[in-house]
Amino acid sequence: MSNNKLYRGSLTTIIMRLLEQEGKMYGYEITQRVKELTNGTMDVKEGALYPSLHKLQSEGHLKVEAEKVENRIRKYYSLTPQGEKEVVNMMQELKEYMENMQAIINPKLSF
Amino acid sequence: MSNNKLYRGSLTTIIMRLLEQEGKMYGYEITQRVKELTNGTMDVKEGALYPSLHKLQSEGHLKVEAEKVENRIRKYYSLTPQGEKEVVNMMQELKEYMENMQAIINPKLSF
DNA sequence: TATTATTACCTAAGATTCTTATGTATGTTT
DNA sequence: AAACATACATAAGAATCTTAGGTAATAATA
Repeated sequence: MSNNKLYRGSLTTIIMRLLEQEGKMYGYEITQRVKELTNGTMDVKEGALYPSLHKLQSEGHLKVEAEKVENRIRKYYSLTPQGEKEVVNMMQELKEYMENMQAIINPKLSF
Repeated sequence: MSNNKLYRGSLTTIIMRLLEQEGKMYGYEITQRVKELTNGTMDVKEGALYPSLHKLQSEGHLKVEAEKVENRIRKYYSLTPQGEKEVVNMMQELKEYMENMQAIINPKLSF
């Protein structure tokens, strides 16, 4: 993902949010989109991505449709109704995380 | 830390930043300060904290002084000169992480 | 035309960071 | 007397990642 430890734990949030925005995406496309959106600073490793996609699917958050494009298989993932609810939670948790980190890193002086 | 996966990876950043601000702190004090600053939403587990402190120390980022207060031992941690440099990096990495997550979660429309 | 790069999927071993559970010991409150 | 708070610690297992491989098709390049 990056040599930066902070990214640990945020991959599922990223996947879910991108799928919420795009409707459907395939794995390789996700890696490229993340690279684009972060000007090359972030690199989703395939060894992390595919197991994550499979887990999200097995949990009922994602569904898959395989499609053959130019003789190559693409597996398009999209949110299930359950996934639509979950991504709302995830966005709330990200917001809370960001606020808490800000509060610790940059505490309001109390006086 | 929380039932929220996103916190994974951010404990060392939190410890280093608190020590930068406070000068010196002991382990238990860190758990209480984090709870305070986040209105109880964040809970640094001792099973994560103490090994982290020991690792940061073994890496040369922290130094320790034991002190006996009311017949109980406190181990006060503080940044080494190396740690002072490292915490600057960590703050930069947190900033980059936040910006990247924002870029993914809330992309600027390009048109 | 042979090689490399890109696209597209996958898994397994090991590293890292956490949670859960447990332990020790003192002081304070109920 | 029991429970809670303070203060340290470790060990087993879970979760998430990196690294390192593998397959296979198409495109670009030497």
